[in-house]
Amino acid sequence: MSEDRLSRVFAALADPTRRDIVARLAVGDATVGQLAAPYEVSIQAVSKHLKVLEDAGLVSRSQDAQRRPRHLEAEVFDLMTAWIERYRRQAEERYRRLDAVLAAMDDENQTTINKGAAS
Amino acid sequence: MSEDRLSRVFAALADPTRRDIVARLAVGDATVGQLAAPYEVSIQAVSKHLKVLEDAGLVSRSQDAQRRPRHLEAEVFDLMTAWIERYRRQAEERYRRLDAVLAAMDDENQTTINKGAAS
DNA sequence: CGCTTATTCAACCGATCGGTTGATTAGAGA
DNA sequence: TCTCTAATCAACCGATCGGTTGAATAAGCG
Repeated sequence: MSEDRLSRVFAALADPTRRDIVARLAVGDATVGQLAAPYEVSIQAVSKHLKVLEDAGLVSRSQDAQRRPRHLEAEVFDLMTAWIERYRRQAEERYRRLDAVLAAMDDENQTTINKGAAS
Repeated sequence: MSEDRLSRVFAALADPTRRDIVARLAVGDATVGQLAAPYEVSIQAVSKHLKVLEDAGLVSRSQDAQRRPRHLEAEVFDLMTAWIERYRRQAEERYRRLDAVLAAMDDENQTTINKGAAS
């Protein structure tokens, strides 16, 4: 399924420079040169980072003469949020049930609680 | 800051096997052997995956004889969600403003719209 | 047309990644 | 104690990653 897509999105955001680029693109569209300016690395390196973000679907490019301004595709974030929320909720639900079970055991076996601690 | 932490979390979840492990741990705690069973890869490989998840703070381990059951630490998800939401909102807000500006220009320059297209 | 600007392509390099196999540690249990 | 089970450590391997430099492509400009 979109297993692969999700992997690319997470991998793309695993790099601090790329997260930084996303942050800057959230403010407004920008060209490769503009995006590269604040960094010490070469323009080619930034261009590569942008390719990774594009392959993940996080960024798109348009054309303006020889410039190719990049644009943040914010919808992809939903894919991540959906994945994260799913398992967070599941884990929280489990906690809730576990707490209930432990409370029930506690009610039932008040006197046997020290059994393990005695050794 | 927790730049580094965030990088590790995203990197950890960039691997489908590790996301799968997280999914299983959301259902309930499990030992390395139990987690490794459904996969074709060696136990050592799964052990390595778990180390990555632990280093990212997504998973913790306890002790039960020679077994070391793993537990999902769901709170770390909040770190990601916070990051994602921040830039999604920012991008969405920008859209809103851009739409407003375009609408205003549209009102103002109805007749000049074909200027660019004429050449 | 020839120059400059913006960007990408290509080859290379060291580091990290996901996997392997083999040896080791740690605890239970006969 | 000797043995079995659970898991980790260690060394290695090919692939990918983030970076470099150098050449190529593409579009505006004098």
